[in-house]
Amino acid sequence: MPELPEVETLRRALSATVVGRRITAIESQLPKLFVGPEEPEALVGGTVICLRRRAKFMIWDFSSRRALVMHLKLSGQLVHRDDEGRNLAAGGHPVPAFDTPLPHKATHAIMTFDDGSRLFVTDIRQFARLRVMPADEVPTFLEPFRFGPEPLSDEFGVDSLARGLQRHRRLALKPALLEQRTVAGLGNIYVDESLWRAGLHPLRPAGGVTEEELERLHTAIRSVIDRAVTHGVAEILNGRASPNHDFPAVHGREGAACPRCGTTLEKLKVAQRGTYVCGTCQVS
DNA sequence: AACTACTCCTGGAGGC
DNA sequence: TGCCTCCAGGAGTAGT
Repeated sequence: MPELPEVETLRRALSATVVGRRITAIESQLPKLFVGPEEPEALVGGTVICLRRRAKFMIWDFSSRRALVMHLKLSGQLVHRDDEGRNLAAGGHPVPAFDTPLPHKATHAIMTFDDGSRLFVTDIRQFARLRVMPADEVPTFLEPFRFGPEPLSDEFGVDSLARGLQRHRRLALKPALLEQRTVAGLGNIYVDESLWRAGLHPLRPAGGVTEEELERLHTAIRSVIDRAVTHGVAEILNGRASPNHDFPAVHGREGAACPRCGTTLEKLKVAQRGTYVCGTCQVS
């Protein structure tokens, strides 16, 4: 579930608590979590210089000229706790709850810092992957993904979105937007929200949107991501949005009323993904 | 090259 | 209560 806004929010929170800290120990009980090329122990003794993000990857830069490249995939979670067990920063998948006693049975790695604080890497589905590599190899690692522009950057314009969709013009809009080469960092939740906001049906062919619809979609993606990053990420638990929040507007709300027109929201399966639409607002 | 379906995993929900 | 099936979903990969 962690998409761009979740990873970005987590990056910002952790930046305030781990930058300047030196790693004194690292342990992992799940061998497949760290996929190389270097061993996790290579990080010990290094001080965190900064945390970066590209698409859904979080990248830690160390004074030792090494980098830790993380992908939380569906259910990865990071919790940073001080030496008395209080949360300093937490984010990613909300299960288990961020105040759960740690380590949890799904905690697969623990990083200890020079102030006694610890970072717990927890992932109930074991899909997350961590890579330790020389810092100068990070660009080479990222290059083959050919990520599209970051949605909040100046590089993300109507023209770049048009090119991205044109590349997948025979595909439906939803899978075309999930494709990280089109726009970096969108996932299932924020694609649903963006399409609803733009009034576009997820099954529309990506190559069939008009200039005006393209503008709407561009604006919608921008505002949905910006809102999530600045005002709080989507809270989806067990595939359902909380009735107490107005965001996300449609994702996880099958059977609820469309906030715009009142039509009952439907759930579809598009490209193997649970997809929420308003049959009135989102024109096929 | 473009696209689809399956795979990796576990826990929670719902049916009976 | 308990067993079973389904579902959640990012992205890599095998197959068409």
